[in-house]
Amino acid sequence: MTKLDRIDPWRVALRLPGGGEARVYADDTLLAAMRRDRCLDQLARVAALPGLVGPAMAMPDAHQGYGFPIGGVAAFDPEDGGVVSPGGVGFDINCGVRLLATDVEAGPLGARGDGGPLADLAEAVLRRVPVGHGKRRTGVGRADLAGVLRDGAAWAVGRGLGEEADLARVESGGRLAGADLDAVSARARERGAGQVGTLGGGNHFIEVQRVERVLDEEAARRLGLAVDQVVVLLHTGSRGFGHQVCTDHVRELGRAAGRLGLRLPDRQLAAAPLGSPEARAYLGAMAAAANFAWANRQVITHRVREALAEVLGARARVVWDVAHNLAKMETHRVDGRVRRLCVHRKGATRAFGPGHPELPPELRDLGQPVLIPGSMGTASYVALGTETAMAETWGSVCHGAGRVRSRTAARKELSPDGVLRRLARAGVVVRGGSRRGLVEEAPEAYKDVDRVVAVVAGAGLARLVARLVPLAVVKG
DNA sequence: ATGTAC
Repeated sequence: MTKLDRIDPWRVALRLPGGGEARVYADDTLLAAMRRDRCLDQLARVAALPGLVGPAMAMPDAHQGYGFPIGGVAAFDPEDGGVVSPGGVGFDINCGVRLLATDVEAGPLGARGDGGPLADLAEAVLRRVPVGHGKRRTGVGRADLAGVLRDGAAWAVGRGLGEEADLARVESGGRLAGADLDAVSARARERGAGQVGTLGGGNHFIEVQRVERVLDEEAARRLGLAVDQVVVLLHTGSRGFGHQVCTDHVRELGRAAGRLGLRLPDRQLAAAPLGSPEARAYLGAMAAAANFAWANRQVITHRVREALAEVLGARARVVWDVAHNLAKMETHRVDGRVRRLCVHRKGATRAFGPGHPELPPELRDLGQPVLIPGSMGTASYVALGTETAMAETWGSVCHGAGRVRSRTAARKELSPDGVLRRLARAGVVVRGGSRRGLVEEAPEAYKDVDRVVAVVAGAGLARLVARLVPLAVVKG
C-alpha cells in the first residue's frame, strides 16, 4: 500500500511498500487529479526498477501514461544495475517545443480573429506545413534520412533550412551523439521517410502568440522577449519514426527480460540494464529518433519563417528548443559525489540551472530556458532552470498543462462546436485540425497551466520569465 | 503520440 504525506504546499511524499518514497510536485487540486488515474501506481512501480538513484518523481502536470506516468522523472546508475526503459521516454521520442521570437508587435496588427492578418498567417503556415495524422509527405529528407538521423537540426541547417545561430539555441545543439542506424528497423525508416517537416496530430500545434506579461524584466530582455511581441511556439516530435522505434524496442526488451535477469511487474515497464547490448541498441535508435525530431522542428521553423516574411514582413530568431521525451546520460552530483546517470524525462523538461557547462555562453549565467505550453487557447510560459531543480529533480520541471480527461472521455463529454465557439469568443483563430482532435485537445481536457506553473515556481524548480497568450493556432 | 487496430 502507498500513502501520501504532504511535505509543503508544493511537495508530497509517496510512501512506498518497501519503505522508500517517491516524490510528487503538486498542490491539493493537482494531487486530486493524479489520484483519479493510475499515475501514482505507475510512479510506485517505476520506483521499484533496478538501479534507481534518488526518488522517482512526478511533476504537477503528471497523468497516466504507457508504463511510466507522463510528467515522470527518474534517474538510473549504470554502475548499480540501473536500466533504460523505452516507456520512460514515451512513444513520441524527443517530442518537444520550440519558441521563435519575431521582430513585430501584436498591437499594430489590428483586429484579432478571423479575416485579419493573424488568420492570413495561420493559413500561410498551413500551406507550408503538412498537418494531421497519416502519411503526409513533404519529400524533405526522403533521400537523406541517414543524414537526418545522424545530424538532427544540423542536417536541416546544412540544407539551407535554417541558420547556424539556431543550433546554439537548441537543447544539445539539436543533435544527440551515438545514433545507431543499425538499431533502427526498416519499418521505422519507411514510416519516417518523408515525414521530416510535418506537424502530426494530437496535441501538436504551431501557435502564434503575444507576450502578454513579463515576469522577469532582465531575463526577458536577455532572451529577446518584450511585452506585446509576436512569438511562435511550435510543438511536435519524431512522428511515425519515433513511434516505430519505441514499438520495436519495447517488444524486443519484453522478449529479452528473462535473459537480462529482469522481473518486470508490468510489460509496459520493459527495460534493459545500461551497458547491455539491448540497452545500447535502444539508446542508439532513440538518439536517431531524437535527431529526427530536431530536424523536424528545424524544417518547420524554416517554413514558419517563410510564412512570417510573406504575411507580416517579419523575421524570427530561435529563443530555445526543449526536448520533453528523452533519456540522457548526464553528470549529476549525488550526496557530494559526481555520477553519470541515465535521466529519463517523460513529459518533463530539462531545466539546468545557472552556470551549467552545457548552456550557451551568452545564457549560461541565467540558467536554461524552459518552455511550458498550455492547452489549446490557453497561456504558455517561458521560465528558467534553477539550482533547486539541479539539486532536487536532476534539473527537470513540468512540460505543460497535463491531461485531466482521457481522449476518450473528452470525446464523450465535449462537442467540437462548443470548443470552437469558446475559442472564437476568446478571439483565437484556429486553422487545420480534425473535429475529433479539437475535442481531444480542448482546454477542458487539460489541467490549469497557471496552477501547474505556480507549483514549479513555488517549489523553486523554475523562475518564471514571461506569460504568452494565443492569437492563432494551427492544429494537427 | 500513432499509416488513430498486427
